[in-house]
Amino acid sequence: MLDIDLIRKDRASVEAGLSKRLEPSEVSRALSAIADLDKQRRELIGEIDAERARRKEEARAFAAAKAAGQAIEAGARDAKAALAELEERLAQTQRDLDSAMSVLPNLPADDVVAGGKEANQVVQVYGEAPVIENLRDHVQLSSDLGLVDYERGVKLGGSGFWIYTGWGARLEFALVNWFIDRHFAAGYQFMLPPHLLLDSAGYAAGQFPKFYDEVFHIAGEEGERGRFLLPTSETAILGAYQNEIFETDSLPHRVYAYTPCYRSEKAGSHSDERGTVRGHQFNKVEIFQFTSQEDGEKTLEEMVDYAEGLVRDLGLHFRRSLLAAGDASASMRKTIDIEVWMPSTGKYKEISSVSWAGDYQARRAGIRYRVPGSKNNKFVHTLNGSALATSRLVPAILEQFQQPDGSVLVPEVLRDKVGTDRITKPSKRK
RNA sequence: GGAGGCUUCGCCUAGUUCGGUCUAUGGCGCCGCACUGCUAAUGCGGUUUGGGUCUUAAAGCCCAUCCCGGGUUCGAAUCCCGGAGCCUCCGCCA
Repeated sequence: MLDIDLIRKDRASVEAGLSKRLEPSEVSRALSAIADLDKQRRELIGEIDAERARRKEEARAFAAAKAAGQAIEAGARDAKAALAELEERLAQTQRDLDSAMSVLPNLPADDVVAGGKEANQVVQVYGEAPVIENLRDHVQLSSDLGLVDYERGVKLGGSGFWIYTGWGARLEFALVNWFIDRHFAAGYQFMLPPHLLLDSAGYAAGQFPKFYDEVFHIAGEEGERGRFLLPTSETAILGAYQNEIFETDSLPHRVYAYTPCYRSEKAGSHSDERGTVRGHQFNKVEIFQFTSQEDGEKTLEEMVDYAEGLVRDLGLHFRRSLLAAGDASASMRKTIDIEVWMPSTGKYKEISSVSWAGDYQARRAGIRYRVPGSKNNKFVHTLNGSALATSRLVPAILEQFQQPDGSVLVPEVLRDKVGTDRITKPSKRK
């Protein structure tokens, strides 16, 4: 949610910013509709407040008269109906304003350019693409080495599900646990939230109504509140703090969470997204920060550097991209992707997306902080980043570290946790 | 699943019987000031949150806010209905 005050005071800059993401004519139309609704809303509030003040005064006079032992006529009933009518109009105006505001995306940061995927900029490339003999892709490697059982996964969950098996399961969880250790050491607070969230948390986090159809909903019993399976733990972290006020000295507040992510992914699959690259359930460790307004943007750099440190310590070749306005998610001011090299496709694939939302998410979720010396609490800035999505990291590790003999070297930092230095073909055994 | 108790300003708490200057008592914490050589102690004052209005800004003023949503009433923390959460007891259970 954007700041309505900014639209009032500096509509031109809002219009310019939003035009990086939307049709300029559409932006201008939406903003004038909002300006009208906002004006209407404030007029109604003025009228309602005045009427309430009048009635309060009347009730006081009544009480005073009664105390003095005088009888007094009861107030007019039609005044009450008139107030109710004004209140109904305000409620409607407020709903219209909210829905008009909630479809507006965030203002892209100054250095974020207009355009879609094609306008993304590669900022930096790290390491060299390894030269690989006997190149196999990750789907073949994981079948050969018995790391992922796609067929049995489909038997259990249907298309889009898989089972990690053997060394594959070890590798997957070694990664998750290694991240958990690293984030803890880096001062993030560990959170294991519920996977099933109330719809209200989805709205608070700003992911509904937009992504309502892209998550799995749980049909409850009659009269029960709706729930859904979380599509990312970002939803849970943000929702957990809705309507809270941070004390000044508790910022920045760093949190991380591990959960599987459940997504309906109704769109068709891509040829370069085979195997575990895109599915209905994948593991991700998410890092998140709540900061003051001053610290927001620089914290983005800090988090990207931090996430990259993880990929570098794994020994992978990757690059950093600054996303164009149209390719970043709508609630973000700026998003930086870390993309890992996939030898089989010759492309880089996103394994982490680190974003700075400014106060856009906080405004929706009602998350503020106290400002010393001021009575006005401000909205925090929120930042989130995957650190990292393991279902894409495992394929990258398999492909980049495969050996000519078909085995895969385990990244050094994971060897203790996986329990081997090298993953080889399992001996025949059912 | 059944029965009962409870939810008030950061925390604890008074107020709910019998509706009326109740945003609401007192304590703790916190902030400011005074006093003291420093600390401590003491005294005085301030301290829910959101919206509107006004202002360069601050202050002020107005409205809402006693778990949430409705209702009754001139008037609701207080009465009625619905919901959520917490606690206790009973039952059931991978």
